[in-house]
Amino acid sequence: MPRYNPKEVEPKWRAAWEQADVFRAENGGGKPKYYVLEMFPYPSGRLHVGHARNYTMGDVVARFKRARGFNVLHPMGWDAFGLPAENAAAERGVDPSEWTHANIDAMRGELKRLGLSIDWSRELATCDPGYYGKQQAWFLKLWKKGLVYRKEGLVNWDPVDMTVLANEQVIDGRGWRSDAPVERRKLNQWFLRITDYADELLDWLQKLDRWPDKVKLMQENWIGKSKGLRLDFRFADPSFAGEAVAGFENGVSVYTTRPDTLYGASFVALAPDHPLTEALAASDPKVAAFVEECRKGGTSEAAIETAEKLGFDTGLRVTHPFDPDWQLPVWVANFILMDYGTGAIFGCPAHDQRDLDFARKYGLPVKPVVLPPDADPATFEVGTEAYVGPGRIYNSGFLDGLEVEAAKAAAIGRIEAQGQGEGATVYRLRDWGIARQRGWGCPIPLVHCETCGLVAVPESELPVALPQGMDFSRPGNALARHPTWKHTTCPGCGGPAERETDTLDTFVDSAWYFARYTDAQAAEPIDKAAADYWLPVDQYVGGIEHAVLHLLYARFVTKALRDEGLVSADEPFAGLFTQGMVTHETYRRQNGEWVDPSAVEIAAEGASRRARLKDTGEPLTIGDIEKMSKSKRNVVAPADMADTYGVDAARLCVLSDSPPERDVQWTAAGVEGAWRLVNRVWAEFDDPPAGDSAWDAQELRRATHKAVKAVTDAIEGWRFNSAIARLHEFVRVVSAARAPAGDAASAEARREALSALARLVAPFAPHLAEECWARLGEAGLVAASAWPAYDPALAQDDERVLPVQINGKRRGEIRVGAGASEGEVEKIVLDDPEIARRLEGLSIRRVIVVKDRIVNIVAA
RNA sequence: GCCCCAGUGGCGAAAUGGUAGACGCGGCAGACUCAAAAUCUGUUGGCCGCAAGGCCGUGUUGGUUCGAGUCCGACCUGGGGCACCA
Repeated sequence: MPRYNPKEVEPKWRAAWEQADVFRAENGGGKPKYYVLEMFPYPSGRLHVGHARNYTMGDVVARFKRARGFNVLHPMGWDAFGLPAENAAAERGVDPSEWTHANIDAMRGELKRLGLSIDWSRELATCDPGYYGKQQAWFLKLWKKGLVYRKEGLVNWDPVDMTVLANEQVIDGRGWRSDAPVERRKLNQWFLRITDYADELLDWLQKLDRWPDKVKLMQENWIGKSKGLRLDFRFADPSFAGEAVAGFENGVSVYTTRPDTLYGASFVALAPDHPLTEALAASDPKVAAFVEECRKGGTSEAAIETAEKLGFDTGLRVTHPFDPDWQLPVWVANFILMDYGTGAIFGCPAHDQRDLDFARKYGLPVKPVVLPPDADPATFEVGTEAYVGPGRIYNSGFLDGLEVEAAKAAAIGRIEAQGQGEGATVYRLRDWGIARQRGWGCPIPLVHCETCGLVAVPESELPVALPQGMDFSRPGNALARHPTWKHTTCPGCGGPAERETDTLDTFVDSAWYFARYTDAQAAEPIDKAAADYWLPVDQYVGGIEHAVLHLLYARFVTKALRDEGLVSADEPFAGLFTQGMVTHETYRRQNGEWVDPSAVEIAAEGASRRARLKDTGEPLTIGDIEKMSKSKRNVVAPADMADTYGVDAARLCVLSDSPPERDVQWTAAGVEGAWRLVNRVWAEFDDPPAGDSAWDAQELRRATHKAVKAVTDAIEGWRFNSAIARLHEFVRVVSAARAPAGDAASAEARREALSALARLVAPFAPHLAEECWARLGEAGLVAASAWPAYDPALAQDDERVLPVQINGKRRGEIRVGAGASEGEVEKIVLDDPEIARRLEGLSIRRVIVVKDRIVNIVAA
């Protein structure tokens, strides 16, 4: 029997799919639609097994849904702007566009080789003017609506990539790509008003019932809604306020979530970059010097953790809102953030740890006003730990005796009645900084004119395309230093003007591509009818690392575009699956250079393992297990596996063993098992030698229907590892039922089994399935065939083996018909001689029968 | 510090509160082979026992239940998110 030969079989079927155009999705038709999408890749040039796993998962679903009668959209494209192209240009002098497109060609070839059921007619690349020009078009709509604005402010500056980063792109104080400590810089920066949508982004999370709770929770925390009180502390000396702090006639506005603790107030504190601080600093060099000192502190995690609380008493005094005779000092403090709340707080040291640290350092009063349950008001004191738990308010005038929540409401009510503030909602979410000082990105389609100011480029002149011949040999923005590109005329007055040279964050590119797929050639950015047909994406697949980046931005952009009438969908992704990462050990030479796993030889030495370079035997350091990345060189290519065992074995391998959501440490061990499965399946179709054992046609039919049910359920539940396990079991049953018994029933049962097997295998190993299908003599392609149905009656046994427990310990088993009633089962159990023997000397208290499951006898 | 999630054989892992370890990898034994590889068959949680069988066993510990890997409490370990957010 010749073995299955994937090298011949696989290309043949890929050609057949292409010729039949089976994966093209129509924008309409009678079938229900199903849009399945995996996060599009950055075209690095090489596919790694992480990609293969991700795209195979989506493909299993796409093929399954197609077989279940859905009109499936499963497109692919390229997240093609970004720094690696600039780096390649800097290092090798290549054009970033050419470099990117060469990578796209290489990766497209690798993806096609995986046998993915993709509608390639909708392919797009974000770096093509045909795509980013449409992006500029909708960007201008948002600009005109006021959702885009420009503001000078402190921004996150990545000194290595030499660009601004959004808050979401700063991880532990470091750039998400460069890993360099981020600096704070004051720059003119572009923002999208994502905060306008904070409430909707939060509220709709509850409706995303097919999203992982974890991702929803992360977004909820990121949005960080808090409810409290905004309140004005009036100046105790209005004349002082009048001269030095014009514009602060109402005093100092603070935000608090603990208005119940107002009677515990000890000071008011301003952020170092608060406007009032700046006004004071202008006339008082001591304030200016203090502000300068605060600036020096880094923003890195370590710097913040070790940072000491620093404060400066401005000499200003404010009056307590509930007691005109009570004055509080106004400090400037380094731990107050300008971009949260109002940039100013009132400090209640007894019930806030930071305020307590500050108060202890500067000798400010600490007055407890929340009495913990069971504490004695006469003796309760706050030492070095603030009390933040529940309790009853005391030392607090009209709030005395109230519980915390009631006191909050009462305090807010009083402040509102006094006209000194109001209940307020504050978000942690900040507006999205979208401009990058990079040449390889989507140009912002605005023009700076001396007379007209900022002017939008007319839609008829879009796309504002990148120029040829940018110089990437030096660091910085290659677009800005292009000799001619930025010089233009003002669309408003016709005078000389300069183009904006910042480009858009690549997360803008990826925030709407799923909508563009619905009609990738549309003249409008989004064809409304096509988008309304397909959106939302029914099943989105991608890494958890985008929980608050891409997934939040895409939700926001969808809502913003909806409000512009471009789409009707409220949310982009109805279902989300976050697949696990594929990780691998890292290896380093003595000189620190990373080494590719394919060049490494591992030897076990006792309990430990040792790595050497295959060629020279040079000992290597085994590093951490990390996500596959080019920089660490711990990348394994699926092509290596596919070369030896074929694509189908590779596909099975990446889905076997581990559940899809879990991270996996890569080992090639599983591929042998996958390869065996491929051959075992094939052996059943390729004129198998007759078996010699007798088998029962009805048993085979049962096994078939059980397998169909089990595989169907497993795919629907995203338990691909279990689905493959069921395939293993089913193949074994089929192979034990080979001998054609001669009777029609057996022949039919075997044929039914093989027909089901080919179709059950198809989502996982599509080439193999086609070959089997053809060998069965079926017309057409499995890829275009219906999913096998099962008969629920046949998918279960008509006889059950029930374990019998005595006092919870398994003591025997009985055979009963399926669905046997409690009474019947009880009788059979008690008549069983073995059970009776076990029960000798015991009296039966209770017999619990769980239908078709188990019997438990409670006896003593 | 706060908030999540996870701990099951040598390994990857299964298991609507109902026979723990399906399936795969690896190991062991056997078949085929001059031999090896590949393939196939059997076996494989631990302890006791010739066997029949028994006892123990899902991070630790307590609880709920006829019955707990699964539910609840506390703890330990690992992973992730947030973090001077008032």
